[in-house]
Amino acid sequence: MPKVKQFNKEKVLEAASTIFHQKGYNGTSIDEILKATGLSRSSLYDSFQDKHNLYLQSLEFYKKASDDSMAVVDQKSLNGLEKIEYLFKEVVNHLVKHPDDNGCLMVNAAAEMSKHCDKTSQVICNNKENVQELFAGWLAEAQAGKVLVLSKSPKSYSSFLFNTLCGLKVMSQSGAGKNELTNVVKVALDALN
Amino acid sequence: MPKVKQFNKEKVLEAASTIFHQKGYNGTSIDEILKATGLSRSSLYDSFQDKHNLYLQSLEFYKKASDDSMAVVDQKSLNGLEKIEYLFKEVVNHLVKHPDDNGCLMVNAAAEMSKHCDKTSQVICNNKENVQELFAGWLAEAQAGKVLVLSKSPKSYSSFLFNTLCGLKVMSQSGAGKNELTNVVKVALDALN
DNA sequence: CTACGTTTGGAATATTCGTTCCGAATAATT
DNA sequence: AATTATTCGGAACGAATATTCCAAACGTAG
Repeated sequence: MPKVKQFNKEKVLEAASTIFHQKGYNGTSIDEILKATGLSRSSLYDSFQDKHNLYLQSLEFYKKASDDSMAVVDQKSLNGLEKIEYLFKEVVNHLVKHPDDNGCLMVNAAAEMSKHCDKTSQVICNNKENVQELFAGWLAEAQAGKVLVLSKSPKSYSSFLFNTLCGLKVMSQSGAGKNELTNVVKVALDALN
Repeated sequence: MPKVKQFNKEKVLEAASTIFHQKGYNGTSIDEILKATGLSRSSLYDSFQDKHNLYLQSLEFYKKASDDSMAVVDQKSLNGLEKIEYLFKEVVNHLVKHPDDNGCLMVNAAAEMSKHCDKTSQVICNNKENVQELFAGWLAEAQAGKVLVLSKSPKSYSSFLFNTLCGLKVMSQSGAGKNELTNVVKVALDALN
């Protein structure tokens, strides 16, 4: 039967999410996408419908990759508090190590698109809920293991931790260096008591 | 002598910063700017050079307005901690009351432009430093007045507070409602002890 | 009231944008 | 090898983009 596709959808979405990450939705042209992905114009429209749809799929790819890397942390043999510490350390390291990466695609999408595209805001919303649930689980685990005594509900703290995470991603775009980000994490995690 | 300008530069910058705030730099066309500001095409290029320059001036206008509103808080007869509480309450109220405002222009600019425009990142950086200094002052004031006993330096906490502030502005774009934002503020301010 | 210098509206430009389209290339099945 | 369904390269399209330009409108100063 037919000729088989000559590109790998995952690779394409990875490249697309990278360039959307760097330049935003409105800042990225189709030509740049073609160059970054190696796709031909027709293949892009055949397989991804249009730019907007590709953006959505790139966002979901990015979210999945982020979910996966959090799951790796989740499966480490650490207690809940250590998992939180580990994750934040990892985020800070990534932010300072990849300065050209332009922060976080999810945060950038929230800033650029959430008020103009329901589907985008849905992905962003989902991501927020997922991360917060993970945090809440880790907090409950830490509390159950007596490594942490919380004076408020895990849900309160998981909102707070997610807020801290979002803040870090903005601050890394605002001139904050590793020392300052590390310091913010320290103060924030000290609040868990 | 010559015909006098028929527009008010401040009003123009306010309108421009509003539309850049709503749609971003790349998402806003010249035609939309003309409609929003009431300017004619030639007046825009005569008085503001080009779109990019207008964006920069709009950013600075926005920063100045933000500075002014923080100065108002600063001049209230409140102690340092109360000023912090007041400001955060005000920010949360504004975010939930103006959902179409698209969060915060400074945060959105950081996400969209900081890696692509040195002048933009300079404004963002300045803003960060100014706000943190204000926070540090309030914290010192609170500490001097014995309303607060800090276990770390005011500078540490001012970074943390600024991080919390940035986080709020992203979370309000990610589906968080007033309850959740208020809760985040509560947890964050409880960390000052 | 005239004359000058500036502002201003809108036509014009060249470029870039996202998208469509079609014929040639392709590879799995018959 | 012939058939077939699909991919793919690139030309082509119209709409939208940022910017330039000029003649007309205009207010101020003499």
